[in-house]
Amino acid sequence: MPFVARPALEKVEAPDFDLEKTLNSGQVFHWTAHGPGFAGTIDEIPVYVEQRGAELWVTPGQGAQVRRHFALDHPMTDIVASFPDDDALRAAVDFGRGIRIIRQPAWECLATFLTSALKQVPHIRAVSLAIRRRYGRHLRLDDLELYAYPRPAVLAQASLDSLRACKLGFRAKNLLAAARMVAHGELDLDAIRHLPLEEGRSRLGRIPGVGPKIANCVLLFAYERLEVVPVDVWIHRAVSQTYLRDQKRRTAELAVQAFSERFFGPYAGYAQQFLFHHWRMTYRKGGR
DNA sequence: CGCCAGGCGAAAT
DNA sequence: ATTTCGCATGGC
Repeated sequence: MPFVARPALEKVEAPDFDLEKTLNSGQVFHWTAHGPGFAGTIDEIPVYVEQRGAELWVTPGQGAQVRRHFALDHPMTDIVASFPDDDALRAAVDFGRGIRIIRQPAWECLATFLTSALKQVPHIRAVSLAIRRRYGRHLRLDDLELYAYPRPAVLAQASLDSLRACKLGFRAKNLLAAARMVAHGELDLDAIRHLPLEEGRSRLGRIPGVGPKIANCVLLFAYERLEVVPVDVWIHRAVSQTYLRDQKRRTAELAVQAFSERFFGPYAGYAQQFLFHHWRMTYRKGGR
């Protein structure tokens, strides 16, 4: 068998970063393990990333993209130092050390979380990959076949039935409506980046299927509003059982959000991410 | 079989 | 102004 040389990879310094944890922390759902690394897309660029200690070795020419996408410039020491000092959060930060809140393309992030309602992470992943394969631009990277997330204009012309074939269930009509809003110029995703937080929340909330939780996911994972706390079932459990034990009744999601964004401070979104990952990995059924 | 999943929106209180 | 239910699908 002839020896086929792998193309050289480009080195990126990545101190205090953990690629595997970051990709499995419920932010992004399309990367797949490939050899010692992972293959995926950053917007419409196919990329291979492999971690060796405190370095990433990536597809040549994509070092700057990778560095930006995985937010390797986030000041993690300052972020952790800004948190309240308590056992639960310290344990979560220790458990999740190396996780970054990555900078996702806005449409891809919005569309993916639109399909996340009442689904488990592996299901979101399966749906995301099915949509990419069916509608996304085909990208080749050496021997790898990758697919970009389809642009709004493409999904806007999809039929409801073909979307449903991707196991979207009741979420299909919301994805279609959102794609049409963006494609028809009724929703300007670029404009939201520069809006005040509450205005951004309200704009996103006009999209059918986008309530407070999904709006907050998009604000945190795509618009880098690191002070925002999306409240899902795990964060609700973690925060209410850790910090709101004296409450007699179940605290409403919006109240948990308000408490968390005040209590955890300017990087509350990061605190949320550490708690989410720790609780999900610790308490999920059959958890590793 | 029953229960739950990185929720939302309409209906009922 | 809040609480309760239905919604598709799949894994345990």
